[in-house]
Amino acid sequence: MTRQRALILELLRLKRHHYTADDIFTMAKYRMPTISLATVYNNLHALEEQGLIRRISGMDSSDRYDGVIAPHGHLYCTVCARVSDIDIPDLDKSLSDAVGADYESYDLTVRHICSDCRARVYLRENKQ
Amino acid sequence: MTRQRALILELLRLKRHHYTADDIFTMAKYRMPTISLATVYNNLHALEEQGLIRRISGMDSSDRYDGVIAPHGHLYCTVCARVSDIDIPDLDKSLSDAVGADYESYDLTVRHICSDCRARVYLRENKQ
DNA sequence: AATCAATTTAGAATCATTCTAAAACTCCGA
DNA sequence: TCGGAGTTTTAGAATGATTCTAAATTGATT
Repeated sequence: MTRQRALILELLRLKRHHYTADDIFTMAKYRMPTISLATVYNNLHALEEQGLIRRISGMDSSDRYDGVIAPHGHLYCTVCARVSDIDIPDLDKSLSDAVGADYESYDLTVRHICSDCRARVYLRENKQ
Repeated sequence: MTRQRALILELLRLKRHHYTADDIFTMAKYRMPTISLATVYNNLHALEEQGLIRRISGMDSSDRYDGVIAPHGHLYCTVCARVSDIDIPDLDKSLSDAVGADYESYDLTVRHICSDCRARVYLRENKQ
């Protein structure tokens, strides 16, 4: 495990955000100014391959990475683009029933408007 | 509704595959040789906006489009990249319970190896 | 210290998608 | 049928995320 790889893994585990490759590049540069973007991509792939992180895509143009590997879904706010985790009880069992127990993994993204943004929209609509 | 838009919608409804923009471009050219790729993208966006088709992403590098708009999940074979539909009974209810009834939509992709590919892998491994 | 493989790096290349601006359509009312 | 406003189409250029390349560096092993 190179210093670069360890740093990237640490960043993803430390804060439970859902960062893009570029976010990680920016953060990593503070601690290791010579790191390159290609290294970030290399290591994100390697860590994903090793099952230490998870890639999530389809929310907006860039993929995001998640340091939490236990199966769970994501809640995506279509206004502010924030991502949070959700757990759907028994989803694993429903999936096994539907497609067989030997599926590899699932990706679940639920789009919604988060409560902050909802409040903001409400205010804007009721402003005179 | 222009001829181009109608054709794209027809192609997506006719065959229940899950085509990329480029697949649709290729198919559309048979019936309308002057159609351009930008038109395909324009119309895919417009049709998605109108709720007539659904975009699915995160399986591989290109987005795919689905003419079936009723909520359902997708089963993605990580070997042959084929996509098929799956219905998870009561998923809508589970999601309402977990995140509130006013969520917009969900995206569910289950990765697995389809039975054809499984058979093929099995054969290869047991070939002498 | 010498070797070999793996990793890093900067920059170039790729590929899907979006943008641009001009030409071509559509549709509605006169 | 005609005019024209607004929309859509088109080809090609531009963008942006990601991947590739090839040389330099590092790390682990004799």
